[in-house]
Parts: sequence; structure tokens; C-alpha cells
Amino acid sequence: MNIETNFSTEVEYNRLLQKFKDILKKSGNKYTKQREAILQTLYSSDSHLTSEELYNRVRKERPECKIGIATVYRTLSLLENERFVIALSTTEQDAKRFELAYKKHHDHIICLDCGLIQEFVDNEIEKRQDKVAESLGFSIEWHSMQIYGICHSCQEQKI
Amino acid sequence: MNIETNFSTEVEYNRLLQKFKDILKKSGNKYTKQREAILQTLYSSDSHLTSEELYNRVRKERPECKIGIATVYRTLSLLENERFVIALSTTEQDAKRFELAYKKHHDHIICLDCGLIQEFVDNEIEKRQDKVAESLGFSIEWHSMQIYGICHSCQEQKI
DNA sequence: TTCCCTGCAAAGGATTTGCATACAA
DNA sequence: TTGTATGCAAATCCTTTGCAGGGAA
Repeated sequence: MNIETNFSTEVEYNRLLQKFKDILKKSGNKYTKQREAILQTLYSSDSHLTSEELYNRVRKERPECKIGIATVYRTLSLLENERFVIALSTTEQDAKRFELAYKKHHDHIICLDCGLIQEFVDNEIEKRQDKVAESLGFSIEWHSMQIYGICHSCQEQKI
Repeated sequence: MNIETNFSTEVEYNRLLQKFKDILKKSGNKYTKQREAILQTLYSSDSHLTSEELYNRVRKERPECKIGIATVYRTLSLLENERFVIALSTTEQDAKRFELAYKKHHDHIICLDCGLIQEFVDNEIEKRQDKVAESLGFSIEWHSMQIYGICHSCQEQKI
């Protein structure tokens, strides 16, 4: 699978930080405290954040670190290009949400009622995607799959 | 499959138009010449259009029909809610693209170089998606899957 | 020292909204 | 006649960019 990262599912922060620094150096970028704060905030958040949510959290949790929204956008864009961060478009009208890519690749199932985002992996689907790409003559770079539905607890509330 | 429509792959325009009128009536909306022009333009286009492209085509191909960009947005939004139209976000920075949903459900594989969008269906993937949703306690409404890669002809140009 | 990075504010693009008028039912 | 739809322009939301000063290597 070429879309998996070489991180294991449980990476301690220091290892992640080292990889972060390596990637910055390799791509000719500098390591700054704002970028570290973004990484750290993404790491300590278990949900998928928008650029603005991330910006607000950094300002709240790292008040010593001055940061502007433009830096958040610039850093996320940089990290997305480096495949260090994954962007996810949920219900189509609102902003992109981001998560660290150090976890094993996974897809998302999204509740249309409460917005819950649950992650999953299905190896059968992954394999078939490779087959599809191959049969159509494409080299596959990555994919994005979202299933939309109603989660269990929202279904119960409707009864 | 609950995500397929009840249209066959080859629908003549009149039948589509009738369904369109039914849906408008059912949802308490009115049938107007602007809305018909949007439907007709979507129908006669074989590609996936952005709101603005659709707007420009209507103005070019139906000059007798005065239309504003706001009407295009409002109508597409209405039709998206009614699942008459499907929105597709391609390379993430640009605008949403739309297509009629009367075709059999399909997914997309997108060339990162030239932007080519090719459609495909893989029944195995469809089945597994149902299984995934079921096992996570979700009722499935629809899904969206895009594979990103490089198409055959762009691969050849790189050599 | 040399670039890259930053915050700020302004600009940009896509989409939505307020309003007075036009039109379908 | 009644209420929705429309075009237009202004407003809004998300994102990007220009610039002058600040900071990493």
C-alpha cells in the first residue's frame, strides 16, 4: 500500500516532532515555534480541526506563542503538500478539516445529524481501489472516501 | 443498493424533466424557466461543471433566458438537497463541481496532472461500504469516493 | 548575513443574503 | 391573489497575498 505512512499507530510526540523537523529541513523550510505549536495542537486534539479552530486553540493553549491565522493556513498547506497532514472535506459547505497523517491510513464515516466523524479501514476496499486504478491505467497517489449516514445514537433519538 | 437512483442509465430528457417537475412540486418549489435551463444545460453537458461554468453556459446557450449567478447557486443547492444533483469536490482548492444524479451511482478517479475525471463503479467496494456502515451502527445515506492519481496519458508525457 | 517566516491588513474567490420586482400556481 | 423566485448588489465566509519587520541557520 503506497498510501500508508511509515509511522505506527502509536507514536510518541518526540518521534513525531523529529519527523516534523526532518520534513521541514528536507523541503527547505524552517522550524519555528509557531509551526511547533500547530503540530503540538494537532497532536493533542483527538478531533478533526478546521484552520480557524486550530488557530483558536493555539492562541488559547499557547498564549506565549503569537500566531496569526495566515500562518496556520500557510503551515497546513505546507504540511498537506508534504503529506504530513491530511485534509478532509466533510459536509460540503463548511471549511476543510485537518488531521495528522501519522496514523495509519483510514477513511471516514460521517453522521449527517450530529457531525460525528468515525474512522475506519477496510482492507478489501483498499485492495479493490488499487485494482480499479490499475484497470483504468492510472497510477494511484491517494484516495479519499467518506460514507455519510446517521449514527446509532442519532437513529435512536429519532424514535 | 440504497444509493442508486431509480433512473436507468439512459434516460431521455423528457422523462428527466418530468421527474424534475415532480421533485419541485413535492418539495414545495416552483418550476421556472431558469430552473429548466439549468437542468437542460446540466443534461446536455457531458462533463462536471462548476456553478460559474454552468452559469456561463446557460447565458451562452439560452440567451433568451435571463439568469443570475445567485439563481444557479440556489437551484443547485435545492437540487443537491433533493439528491437530484451530486456535488463533487475535486482538487481541493477550487469550486465544487456538479453532475446530474440520474445516472447510475458511480465514483470518480481524478488525474492530478490534467484534471481528467473518469467515472467507475466497483460492486465489491459498494458491498463492503454497506458492511462497514452496518458494523459501525450507521444507516448509510450515500458515500463519496475519489481516487487521485496520474492518468495513462500524463504518465507517458513524463517519460 | 541571508533568506525564510511572521503578523497584520488588504485582497481574493466562492457562495449567500437582503431587497424590490417579476412570475408561477 | 398569494407566496415563491428572480436579478442585482452588497455581504459573508474561507483562504491567499503583499509588505515591512523579526528570526532561524
